[in-house]
Amino acid sequence: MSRTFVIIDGSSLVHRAFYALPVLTTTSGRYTNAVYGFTTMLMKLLDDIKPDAVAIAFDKGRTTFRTELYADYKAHRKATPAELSEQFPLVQEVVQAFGITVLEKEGFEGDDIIGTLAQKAAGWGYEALIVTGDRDALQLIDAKVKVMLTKKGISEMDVMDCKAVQAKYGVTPKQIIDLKGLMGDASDNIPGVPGIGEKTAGKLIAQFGSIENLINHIEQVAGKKLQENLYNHTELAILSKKLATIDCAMELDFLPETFCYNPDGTRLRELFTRLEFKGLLMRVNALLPQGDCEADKPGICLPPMTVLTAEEAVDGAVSEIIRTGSVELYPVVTGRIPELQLAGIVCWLSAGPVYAAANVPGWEKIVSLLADSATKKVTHDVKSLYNYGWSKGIKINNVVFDTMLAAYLLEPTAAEYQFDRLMDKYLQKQLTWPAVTDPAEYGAAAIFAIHELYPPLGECLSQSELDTLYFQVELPLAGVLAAVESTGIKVDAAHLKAMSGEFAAKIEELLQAIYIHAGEQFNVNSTKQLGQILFDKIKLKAVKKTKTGYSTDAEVLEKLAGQHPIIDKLLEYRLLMKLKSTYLDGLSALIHPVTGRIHTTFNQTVTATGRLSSSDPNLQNIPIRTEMGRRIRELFVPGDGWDYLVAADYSQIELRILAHISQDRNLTEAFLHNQDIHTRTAAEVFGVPMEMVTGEMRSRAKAVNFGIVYGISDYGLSRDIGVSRKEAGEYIQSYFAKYQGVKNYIDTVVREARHQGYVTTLFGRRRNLPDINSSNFNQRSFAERTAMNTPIQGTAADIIKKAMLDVAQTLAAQKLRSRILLQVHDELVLEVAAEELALVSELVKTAMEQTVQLTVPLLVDVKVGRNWAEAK
DNA sequence: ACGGTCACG
DNA sequence: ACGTACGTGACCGTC
Repeated sequence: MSRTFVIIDGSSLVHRAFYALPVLTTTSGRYTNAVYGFTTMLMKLLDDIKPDAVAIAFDKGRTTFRTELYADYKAHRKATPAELSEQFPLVQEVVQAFGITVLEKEGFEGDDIIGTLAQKAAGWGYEALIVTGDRDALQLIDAKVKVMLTKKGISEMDVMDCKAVQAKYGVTPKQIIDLKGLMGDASDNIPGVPGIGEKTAGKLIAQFGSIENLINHIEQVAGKKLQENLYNHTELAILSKKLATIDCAMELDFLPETFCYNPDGTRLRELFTRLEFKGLLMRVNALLPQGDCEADKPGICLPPMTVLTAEEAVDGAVSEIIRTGSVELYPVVTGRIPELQLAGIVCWLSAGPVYAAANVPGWEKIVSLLADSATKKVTHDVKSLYNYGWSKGIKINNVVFDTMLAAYLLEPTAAEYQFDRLMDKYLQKQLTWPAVTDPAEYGAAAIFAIHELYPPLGECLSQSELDTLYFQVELPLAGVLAAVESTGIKVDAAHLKAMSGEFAAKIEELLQAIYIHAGEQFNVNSTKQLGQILFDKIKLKAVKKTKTGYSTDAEVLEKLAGQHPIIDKLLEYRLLMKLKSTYLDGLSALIHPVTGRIHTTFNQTVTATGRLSSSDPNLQNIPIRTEMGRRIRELFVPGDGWDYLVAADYSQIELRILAHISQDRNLTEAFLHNQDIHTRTAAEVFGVPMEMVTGEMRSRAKAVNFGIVYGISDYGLSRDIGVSRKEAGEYIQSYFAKYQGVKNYIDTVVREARHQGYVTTLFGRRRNLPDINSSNFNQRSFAERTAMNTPIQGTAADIIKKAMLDVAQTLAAQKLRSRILLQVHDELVLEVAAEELALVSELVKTAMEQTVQLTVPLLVDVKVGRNWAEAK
């Protein structure tokens, strides 16, 4: 049995993979579809054929001997897209990891190397199998050489031999070049003879055998016109044939042994992990010779840790830190804001991790480094370090990197940013997590991870062009957020208690009424029991169902209103119950006994779009929309020594951002003239002058504007405003007719998302959209709406984050006592001293409006009150 | 732990 | 044909 020598046309297969596969990226946004497709093809090939020798050829250089013959050769080829060219180095890495020899030579195409090598392989006694997507290779076929062609996609291949070529093209493999000489090839820009296509060329070659023979017997060709064409273009035909002919006599000096291949399991695993080829990772072992299996790597053994116990030891550590000017550290923080403690600090020194438990002799020296401006600090979750600083009156200085924040910007949709996952993701190292009970042991693992993660995370940030956002916005913002959290907001506890009693009485009243209407007592808070009462007992008509039974939400109840007196009672009960349990009782539990203030946590690494979130308690969803709810805001008051709450909110920031990024003429004009945007939209959509817009029209236009920001669909809009889907569709159509810039933006952003696999905000914040090319309609549609919404919502988040920095910076620079208390997405709430009121109102407005220059102005409304409800 | 509901931008 | 508006967090009852 003869041995097989596989020769792969690398350039061809990589191109094929790139165009056949949907966009695929690593979570950090690196394109991998071509590498992935190429690698699967390669693995399948090695698996199916089990060749005895393998070589891969790549094209090299733009000019070849063919461009010297004919300057326009391949002239119409489009430039390789960047998304593809950036994958070639990765392909090289894959090939190297497989231990396969690469052949490329300046001035030659891969085809020439392949042809030459195929001849040599035949000479060495192999059966050569050329793998390519390029039909030109068919000319190389002979008794010892076959060609494997990609069919459609990347998974199917056809093996072609002499017979197959004859059957398909009606000529022998050698005659393929004659065929091409006559008919030309549009993709390579080979001219051929005008007026001759595939059919005629086939007939002529079948009849005359070769172009040369044909030229000698033009008079025998049937048809006057055809004869004339051939006669006038003999040189072109000969040139075209030359261009189409693969050079099989290149000088290639290689020994047959060169082409034995030898996969390196460790490198392949490392590479596939880095490229996030999870499926392929599992198949690596099957490729390897037996006995090279290390699949179950044990967790990393942490370096031995020095525990500092004496002042001298602390001095040694501190002096090393001072000498190097920087330290990676992890503070083991305990307690709750505003009273944080350290269990200890673990640092990474040249000797490895060292741990100092709180209050060891010399402890203050370590702590003093936190404030030292000359010492750079790297840590994980710097906000907690800043909060510790606030609780101890230490100003933390010169923090240069936070691995948690970095990981968030790289992957804002991750559920968590824990060391073990990050180590696995960025370094392919399995960190065995110690028991959290021992702060020293926990700290050792943490600091090891920080030390290891810092370089790759920094590199990934700059690769993804996230470094400016990171260093200019997120990292400094952590300091501002810690100040805001540590400051807290004062809540009037006595007033709260009174309100709670008042609400309790009303709830009790409503409850009794509900029981009477129902004819029995039941748990009104149980949707299950309530459903039975309403729909089984009272026999109201169920309008909506949930997975588990009847829906009883407000929308359903509104529809049933008027049909039974119980409904109104239920709606009011629900409202008051929500307000009391979540806002009155919920908040009350979180008022700090000493400060009398509520210290929420502003989460900086939670949302997919770049917004903050607030928890324990959530102060970003304090009621305002209902009169009853708004009363909750009366409870938020300035603390002792401050006099007013000032609320400054951006007016229509999302639509202004849309105007900026879409450059829509109508939308821009509306904001330049500071028109009421919903009225203007109504006028456009309904085709009436602005003075003629009714309340109903305006409210529908408002819903359309919301829809545009959310990623519009006729279904969603119809549901929201209660018109037919068809009518909603017509609104959208007429909106897009008037706002063509918006339409164009939406189309563009979705198209870009499909191609890139992610979307970005004005400041470069990124969100990957893995489902954007999904074959599942729901997943894909969701990703498309996300593609439309995220740049808008995310840019708004960028802007207010930067505004917060500017406001905080300005207040500090002017040594004002007034301070930021809350951020509610498009609003800042401040606590202001009476003597600073005018100045601060002006300063906050200016800072927020001027923090970024868009093509439309940003407008901020500033409101003042003795409590949050008054500041409206 | 999860689904339903509802509070906010 | 598919069947949702985007982004959050807290509380309640149920399992």
